[in-house]
Amino acid sequence: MKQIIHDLIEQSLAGLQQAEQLPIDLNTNIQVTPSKDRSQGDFASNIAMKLAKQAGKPPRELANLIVERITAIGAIDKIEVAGPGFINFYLASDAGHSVIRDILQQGEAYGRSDFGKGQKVQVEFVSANPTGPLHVGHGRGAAYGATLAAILSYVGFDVQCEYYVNDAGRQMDILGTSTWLRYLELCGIEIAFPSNGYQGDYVWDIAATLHRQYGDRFQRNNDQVMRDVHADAPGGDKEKHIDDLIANARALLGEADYRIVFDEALDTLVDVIRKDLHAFGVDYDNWFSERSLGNNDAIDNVIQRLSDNGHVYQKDGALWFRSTDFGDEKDRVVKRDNGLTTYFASDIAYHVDKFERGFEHVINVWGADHHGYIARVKASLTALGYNADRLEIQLVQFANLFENGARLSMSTRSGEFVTLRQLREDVGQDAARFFYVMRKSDQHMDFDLDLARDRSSDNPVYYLQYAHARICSVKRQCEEKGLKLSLQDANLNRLENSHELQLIKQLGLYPERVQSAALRREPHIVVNYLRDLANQFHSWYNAHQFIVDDVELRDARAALATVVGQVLHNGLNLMGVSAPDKM
RNA sequence: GCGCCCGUAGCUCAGUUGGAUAGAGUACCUGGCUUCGAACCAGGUGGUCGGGAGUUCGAAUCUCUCCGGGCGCGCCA
Repeated sequence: MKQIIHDLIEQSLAGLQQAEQLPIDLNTNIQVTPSKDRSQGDFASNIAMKLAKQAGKPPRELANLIVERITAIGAIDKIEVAGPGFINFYLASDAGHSVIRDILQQGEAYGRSDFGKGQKVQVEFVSANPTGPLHVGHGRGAAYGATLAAILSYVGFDVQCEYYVNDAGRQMDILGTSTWLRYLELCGIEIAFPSNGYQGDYVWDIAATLHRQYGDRFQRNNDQVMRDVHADAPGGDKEKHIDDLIANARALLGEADYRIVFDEALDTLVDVIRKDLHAFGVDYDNWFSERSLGNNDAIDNVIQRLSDNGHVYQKDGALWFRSTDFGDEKDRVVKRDNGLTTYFASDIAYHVDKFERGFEHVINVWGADHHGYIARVKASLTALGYNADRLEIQLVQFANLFENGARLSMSTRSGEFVTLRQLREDVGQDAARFFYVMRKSDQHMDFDLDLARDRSSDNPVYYLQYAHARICSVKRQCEEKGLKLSLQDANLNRLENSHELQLIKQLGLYPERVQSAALRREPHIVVNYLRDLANQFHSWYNAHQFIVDDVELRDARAALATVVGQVLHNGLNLMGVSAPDKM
């Protein structure tokens, strides 16, 4: 409908330009928006005010000229010029009937489109270091990424979801060494656990598995482990302390055995994360290993390419990428003076790999604390001759957790955090998924755990699910009473009260809202839409009876209720939230 | 200090990319179940859109400036 009005205005403007010689730019974006208030029609356009200056006429006068040239069609009842120059369109009462029939016919497919034209898009999200189970801070990225991917896919993009597994680097060494130290404790070796080690209970579990499988094979004594190790904090340097422990672990175990311990920790945690996400309704098409980049020389290759193009230089024994040439605030090291490549170097190789895999567009969902990282990654891609606009970073703000009125820390290192699994078990899958995508992702979010646990029935998700369950209930009642509903050929002219007309209009907006959510990468647009829809349904439900003796009216209302339920179902499904028949 | 994000009702947040009288939820007050599910509905109280200046027919939205909060600024990942 919106598009039809848009086209009508376009034609009118073209006619005006020719007939009246008005100097108007026909490329001006013609906005048609649904009116908030019925007294302002169903749809409105501000085009006359936008073009008033160009046309050299007062907005209202121009609006009248535009209206005069709009060809009358049946779906539009009347057109008015109002306020400073708005053009308000009043739809005929049967204008929305086709929407109901469309939804009845298309069912789950209503709202889908080929807008994306099959363009290959990758969405990478969560990608938390596998150094512990996911905590509630990761949940937002998971829910956002999965919902965004679902929406993009829904509107016709060819979407791949990817998790980048940081299975190389110092954090993983700290985890591996933490595991080994716990293992030694299980062997009866008394060793002070490093303050900078991973202290969560899950490290014990992994150590126990190792001990079961390998017995005392990795056992070394305290003197060996602590040889030439800097003192720990307080008083010493906790970073040097742990680095020395890692070095000793490597030397004492040998590379092969060290790798066994390391991989046991890594594999276990990746598996834990994968299962946590799956249970959260989030599944990936690909798990990409950072280590694999090093194994097949991808990192050396990109450094070589940068070097060939003259974008690197030697300084203080390290190799630097001149990212300042491409808008970054300082140059970045790609190879350290000890000969090892940096995480950034891996990341360049990783992003090159993404592009080379044929994705026309790549979306990275990052925690907001990584924003300082964007410039250098884009700089590297530009330097290598890629169009960096193909890489899009969506930053997701942290969720602050509150419990007993106090803010909780989310430290994987200390082991003090609420896991995503616990949250799901506390508040339920639907409430958790919904809560995370309710708010705009670049907005800070306060998450009150007490509220979520004790009063989960207040979660707005139940408002939507309740509307769906009510609709199902009405249809069940009809069945039980032996009333046969005839939906397809219901006489929709019987839908004439204001609740019904408003609902029909709202239903017609769904495809456009989903598309808008996809384009703007804002899943919460769908949430808000569904809340409005549910609200309008509940109002209608309370104001009118559905199961009435008048068969024609009953069928018409049943048809409308059915399609409302269908759209609720379709929308909730995008967010990984169920649409229950009863609750 | 420099950079990015943010500031809207007591609280948690929307606001269709510059539109008409700034909206929901929650909290508080009033009313609605003998009738399709009250996890709901109808109504009410509640605002200097952080402050100020500017841009124009028109600003919560754009620009500048100040105030306040978050996050970055490593040869860590």
